[in-house]
Amino acid sequence: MPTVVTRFAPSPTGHLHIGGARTAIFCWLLARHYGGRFHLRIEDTDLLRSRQEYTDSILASMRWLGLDWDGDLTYQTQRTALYNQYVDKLLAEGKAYWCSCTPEEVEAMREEARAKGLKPRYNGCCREKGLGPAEGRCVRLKTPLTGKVVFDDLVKGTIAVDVAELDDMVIRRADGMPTYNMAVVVDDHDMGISYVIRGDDHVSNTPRQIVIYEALGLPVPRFGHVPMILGPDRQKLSKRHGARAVIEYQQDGLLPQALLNYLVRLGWSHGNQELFSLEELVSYFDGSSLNPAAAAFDPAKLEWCNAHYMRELPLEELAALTAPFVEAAGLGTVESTQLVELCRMFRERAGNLKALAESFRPLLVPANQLVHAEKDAAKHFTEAGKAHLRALADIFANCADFDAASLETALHGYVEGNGLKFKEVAPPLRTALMGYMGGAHLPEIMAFLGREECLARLRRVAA
RNA sequence: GUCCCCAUCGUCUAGCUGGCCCAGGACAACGGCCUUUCACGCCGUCGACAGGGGUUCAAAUCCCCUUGGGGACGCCA
Repeated sequence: MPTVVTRFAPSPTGHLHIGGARTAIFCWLLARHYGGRFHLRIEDTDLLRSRQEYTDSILASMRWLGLDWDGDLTYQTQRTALYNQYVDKLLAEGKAYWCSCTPEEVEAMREEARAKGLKPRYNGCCREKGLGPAEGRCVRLKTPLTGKVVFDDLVKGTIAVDVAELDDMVIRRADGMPTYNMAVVVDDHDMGISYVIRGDDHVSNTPRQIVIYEALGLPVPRFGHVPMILGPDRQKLSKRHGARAVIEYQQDGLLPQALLNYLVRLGWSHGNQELFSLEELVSYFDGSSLNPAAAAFDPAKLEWCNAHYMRELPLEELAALTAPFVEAAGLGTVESTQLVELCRMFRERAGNLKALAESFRPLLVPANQLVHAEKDAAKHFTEAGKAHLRALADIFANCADFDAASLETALHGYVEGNGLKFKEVAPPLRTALMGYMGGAHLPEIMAFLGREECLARLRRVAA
């Protein structure tokens, strides 16, 4: 079997979005599964919109996701000479021709076709004129007049298009730059790409590219078009759906393995399995089982997936990852053993690192800055509740040891010694300590706060 | 408008060559258990083969039509 070579070819006109990320993941997995190569090519021929900062951002997101590429980066803008060799070859062989029509004239042709209810296209008026570089502006391909282009798509199966649907496309612009379809064909061939996996929106480009491959006499690679990702409302993903770029999820405190796992499952499956290690993905992903239908993005499931990975992570690692978010939340720098302890207490209660860091807040601000949730305070800071807090404050003040186990014993001693139910005491205590009816195990919270801070919180409410 | 693609629970999906599916799993929702709240975990409930025709002894699975979605029709990528 020949080596499997895939590529991801983003345009540096924006950050890496989840749709592109998923395509990149598929390409990467396919190459890794077969022990082949995965290349990265920057399609920056759109000089107006391409920006170096976006290339940097895309690369950063790729690295964050753990998608390493083989060989050097390829920039299309550095390969103009190569593309022109191929264009010249087509010209020399009479498979392409110079066209003198202006963009305005071509637009008029399209308008005319549209008015007749036909497909808007170039009418081929320069095809047989035999113009030379002096008279011509751009170069067009002589698309065959009859026949069908048929290819077996990796995800959609057989796709057939009549060449009559294609017009004579421009392969070299008036400014000398190759057009997208031309550059892609030359690059994919030159880089030895065997599998072209890309977004659904390219299916209609594929017959055009195949026509170029054939004019050039080059072998046609295998194509696979993965459907786009829709928003939760099944509409095209857009700004109002919230985060769309990988970098935004990173900033929200998602774990790369969670985003990767979630994205892979969107449009690909391996039986009923939901969670995969990277090793499993590499061994299972062989390019089959790809869903031809578009999938809607579900933030809730992503969060579930992330929560799972947060629970699996070694605590020290989780703490290290959470630290920047703690700082960003304005909670300062927390000493590492403390941070580990906080993560241990709270990690099952947060769906992402940002939320996890935020959940530490009640324990990291001084007693007098703790905000009590109005609803919980009104409900639990009753006269009886305050009486319990006063009594508990006295008990805790005299506790020999202030560790979780001793505090638990002391707390239960108070409850049982007075013939109370735990449910009468816990809510006011919890609200006094945390500010709301949530958080971790009560004795652990108190042990973390320490005697002084703990008493301050109880007395502040009791007073 | 023309061409191409798609169609199983609210969402992601299993279902590959038709019978084991009056359709399974996961997320969400809801209920319960556990419990010192919240959460985790566990158990359960709700919930889908878009519609219509065929083919067949038998169709979610094959074919056709309809409907509904999406994409593409650039000297953008």
